[in-house]
Amino acid sequence: MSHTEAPTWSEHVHSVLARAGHQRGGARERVIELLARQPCALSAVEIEDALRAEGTPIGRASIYRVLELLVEHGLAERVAVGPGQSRFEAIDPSGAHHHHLICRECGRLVAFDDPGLERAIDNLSRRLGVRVEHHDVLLRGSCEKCE
Amino acid sequence: MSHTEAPTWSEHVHSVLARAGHQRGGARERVIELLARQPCALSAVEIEDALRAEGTPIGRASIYRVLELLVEHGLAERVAVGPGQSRFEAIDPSGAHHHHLICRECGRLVAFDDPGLERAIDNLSRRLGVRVEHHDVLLRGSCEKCE
DNA sequence: CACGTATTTGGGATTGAGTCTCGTTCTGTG
DNA sequence: CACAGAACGAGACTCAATCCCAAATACGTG
Repeated sequence: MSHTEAPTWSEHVHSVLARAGHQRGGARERVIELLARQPCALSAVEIEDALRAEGTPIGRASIYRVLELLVEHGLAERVAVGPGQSRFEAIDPSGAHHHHLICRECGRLVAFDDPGLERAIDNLSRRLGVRVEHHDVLLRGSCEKCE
Repeated sequence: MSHTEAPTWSEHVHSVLARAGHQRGGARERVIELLARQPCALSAVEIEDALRAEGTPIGRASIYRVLELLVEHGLAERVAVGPGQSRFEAIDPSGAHHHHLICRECGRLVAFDDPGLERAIDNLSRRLGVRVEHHDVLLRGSCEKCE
C-alpha cells in the first residue's frame, strides 16, 4: 500500500473475486459499482430499480447472485431490517464497520459506530467461549429528527 | 434460564391483553400456550405446524394476528434470522432479556445474555441522543459444539 | 484472430412467507 | 338469551427470493 490512494472498495472487491477465480461480467460490475456509490444499505429491489433507471437493467437472478457472492466473501453485509426484505451494504476493507438504528417514525436507517459496543461484544464472545465471525446490532427507536 | 416463579408468562400475557380490552379466543390461547412452552424462538410456520400436529390446527391469519399483537404489547420479540423468515419468542415479564448466536455450522440458535452488552447499548443511545425502544443483537459464528 | 470451454447472464416460472378479505363463529354483557 | 363487537379461518393474493435453462460472454489456447 503506497501513500497514493487507499484501495477503494470496488478495487478491493475485484481483487478478492479475481483471487477466488472469478471472471468479470457486466452484471456483476454494475452491481458492485452501484453498491460502491451508496451511503447506506440498499435492498435487492432498490438495486434492480436503480440499475434500470440508469439505463442498464440487470436480471434479478444476477443481482441476487452477486449479492450472495459478496456476502460469502465478506465484502458486503446483509442487514435484516424486518420481515420480507434484506438490505445490502458494502463492507469497508479497513475493517471499520457500523451498525444501524431504524426509526420507528420515519423508517429511516441511520448508521453509527461505537467502540464501547465493539468492546462489549468482544468480551462477550470471549466469555462465551465461541468464535464470533460476525455480529449485527439493530436498534429500534426514534431518530433525532423524529424525537 | 429462570425457574417457574409466581407469575408465568402466559398469565402475564393474559392480564396485559385483558387490560388492553381484548376478549379471549381459542386460537390466541393456543398460540400463547405453545409459545410459553418453548425454550427458544419459533417461526410462524413452525407454530402452524406444531399446532396442527397437536390436533388443534389454527388458521394462518390468526397466528400472524396473535404474533403481531404480542409484539405490539412488548410480550414477544421478533428475531429476524435471515431473509424470508422471522422467529418469535416470549419476552420474560421480569424485563430480563437475551440475545442470540446463530451457529454457522449447525444452524442452531443459542441464547445468551450479557450485562456488559446492555450497558454498552445504554451508553451508546445516550451518546447518540436517541431514544432506543428496542435492540437486537445477533452474533454469527460457531457454537461450542461445532468449534 | 478464431476456437472451444467454462463462467456469467437474464427471462420467466416457481416457491414460500406474510397479508388481506370477508363471511362465520364466539365472548362477554345487559 | 339476545345482541354487538371481537376473534377466527379459508383461501386469494402480494412480493421478495430462488430456480431453471438456454443464450451470451469472458478468456486461455492454438
